[in-house]
Amino acid sequence: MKRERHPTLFDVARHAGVGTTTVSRVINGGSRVSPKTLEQVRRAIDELGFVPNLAARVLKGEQSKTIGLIVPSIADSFFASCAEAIQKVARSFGSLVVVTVTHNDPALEMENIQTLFRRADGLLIAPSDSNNPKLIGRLTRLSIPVVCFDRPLHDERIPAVLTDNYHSAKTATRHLLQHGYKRILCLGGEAAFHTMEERVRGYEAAMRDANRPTTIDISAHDPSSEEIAAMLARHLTGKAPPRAVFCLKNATTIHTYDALQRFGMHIPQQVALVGYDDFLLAATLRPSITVIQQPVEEIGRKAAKLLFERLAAKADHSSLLRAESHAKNVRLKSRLIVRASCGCREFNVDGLPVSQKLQGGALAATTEM
Amino acid sequence: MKRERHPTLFDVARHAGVGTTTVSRVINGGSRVSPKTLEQVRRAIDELGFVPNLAARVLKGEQSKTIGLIVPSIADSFFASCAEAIQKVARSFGSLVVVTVTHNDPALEMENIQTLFRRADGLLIAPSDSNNPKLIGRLTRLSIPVVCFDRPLHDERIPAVLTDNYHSAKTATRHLLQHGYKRILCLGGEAAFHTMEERVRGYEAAMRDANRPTTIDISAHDPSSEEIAAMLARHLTGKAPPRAVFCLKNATTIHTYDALQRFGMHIPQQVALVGYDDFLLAATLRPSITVIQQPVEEIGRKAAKLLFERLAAKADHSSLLRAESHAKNVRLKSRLIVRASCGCREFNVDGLPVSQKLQGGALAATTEM
DNA sequence: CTGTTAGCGCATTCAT
DNA sequence: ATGAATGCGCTAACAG
Repeated sequence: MKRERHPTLFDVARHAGVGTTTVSRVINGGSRVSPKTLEQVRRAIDELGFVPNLAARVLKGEQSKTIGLIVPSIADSFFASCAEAIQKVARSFGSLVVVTVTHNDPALEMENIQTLFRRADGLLIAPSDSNNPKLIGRLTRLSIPVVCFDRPLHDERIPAVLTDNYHSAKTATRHLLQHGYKRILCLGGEAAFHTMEERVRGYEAAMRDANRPTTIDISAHDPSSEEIAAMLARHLTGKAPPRAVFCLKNATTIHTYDALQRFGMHIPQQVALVGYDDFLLAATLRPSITVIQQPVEEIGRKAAKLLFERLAAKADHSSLLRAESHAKNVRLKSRLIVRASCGCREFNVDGLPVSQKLQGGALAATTEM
Repeated sequence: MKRERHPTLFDVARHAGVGTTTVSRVINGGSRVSPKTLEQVRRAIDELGFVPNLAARVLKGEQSKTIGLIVPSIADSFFASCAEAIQKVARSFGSLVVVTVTHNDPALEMENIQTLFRRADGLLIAPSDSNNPKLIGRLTRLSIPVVCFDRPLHDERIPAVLTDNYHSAKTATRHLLQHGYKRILCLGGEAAFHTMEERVRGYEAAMRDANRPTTIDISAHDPSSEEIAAMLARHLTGKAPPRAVFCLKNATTIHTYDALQRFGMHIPQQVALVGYDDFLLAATLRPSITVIQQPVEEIGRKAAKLLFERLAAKADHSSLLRAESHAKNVRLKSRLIVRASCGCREFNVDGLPVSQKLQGGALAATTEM
């Protein structure tokens, strides 16, 4: 941890016996430099272990080679996977990713934007509220490009990468209807999120098409395990108990599975279940859980690529205006992963039968320890 | 996306009718400035919406208010949770976190270090290889503080925040032994990682203490679901099949559960199971899975705090040397979460009975859809 | 092709 | 208590 002074452009120039401009040209591609001096300078750079000082570059108006990522949480597997994909794209463009967390708190979110917009070349954000005018105002007024993902911002100027929440929720619901279930409960939380609204709309549309009454139970916040259990208990003991449950998000699905199991209700014989968002053990649980699977990595990748596209367009002053008007949202397709909880017969992801006996020998003895 | 020029210190100075030095003093705490001018300058800052240019500050030798985080993967729930905790601490110190990913590839790791060491005030890293001399050399020669977490670096000069892998693996194994199981299989992957070595040592120690022979099956890489199934099948059909399995990591535990289920083996009646690392559905699976639970957030928090401590010490030139010698590793305690897969009776986390009947009404009819 | 020079925005002596 | 001047390392005019 010594206070070693890093070699500067000037040091390299002196060492190579040239001017600073030449060195600058070399580290920026080396065009308009004679092969001979190019070689000289390169050697000098190597020998001194010179690394350009980014702060000086940024001060000169260059890019910081950093993009900001603003998400509700990193610990959430969905956003973590997005982040990983984003990081990968950024790396391929020579950029770093700084991550900040909002917990869906608009104040924190605004603070993050404030911190980031002077330090990053662009922003990737999953906005807490698609309609918040303050947020929209701030984001549109930013001098760096912004791309939303997972959740849109209701403003023409800001592009977003989304999945087809409406259609896939409709597909999921229709699948349950095709099983013959008439009363299907739609369960979830965080009602205000755009994604949730869309999914509910999809559910409603499917039910309407089938002439079935809807039952929707969504709390404002993200319901805890206990809350889900209570909600379920209320519905199951009512006069028209649901024959199937469509869960609007990952955690809800898990809590529902958990509660039904505790209630001693058989899935899918007594209550069928379809969830939104795939999860690690969805195929391992018994019964395995049928879910809508979003292309998580693809969301992050697309969003990041879009951002770097706009960044390039910005550098290219001419195409800037064109990029501006291109603020179309990208919609990615989700898939229904049919497993057993919906009532389809049990099978593995690989198509193997569930009970796969050991070959070549008896099972381990259970009598002796 | 207009090319609006941000107001500078000079703009504020002119607007407030003072010199740049005064403004600088104000934004840096405002000491040695008369209350009157302080107020004036503050108003000018507000009116112009002045935000200090970080690049200029960094160029002046100030801190970049950024720390680098180098992890094998962000998508991994363990590191994601660490990252979240780290981010939180960093925020409390006014710093941002830039995240890079190594996939345990030493080359990528070195590249990340190279990119980060000029842009960050300090580094938090989960090193891919605790013994890699090249890595150690680079890291000790760095001019910024470095703190390892989850995995140590075998060098006195670099502190690490770790958990007690050895002891908790020993505890887990002993728990299985106390159930009376004699043949306990130790299953896992990524044998070269320090964490794995420690856990194996713990397993071995417990078995040795009990005078039981050890059976260890660990592949060099992270075994896939199929590989785990094959490994298990081999052992279960052997002449001395294991009565219990101790899984060295999260994914292995899940794959083992999955395979045993497919084999039609009852847990824990035929084969008991204890895993390392808790996971979201460990309590929800049937049987619920007994695991060693690491204090994930605490690891991240402690590591980040340690880093900022060293950062502060560095600023404080005097205490620098003292901090250097303090490079002691921090060891955090893990806990054995007893659930059902080990053979202890089934119960919930909250102590509720497993089968919790619905109150106030009959169960939903199953005859009618 | 190559070198000289002038800032980018800020913190910091050193005066006053 | 305050301000003028200097330089952090780099890029880009603008000469040669």
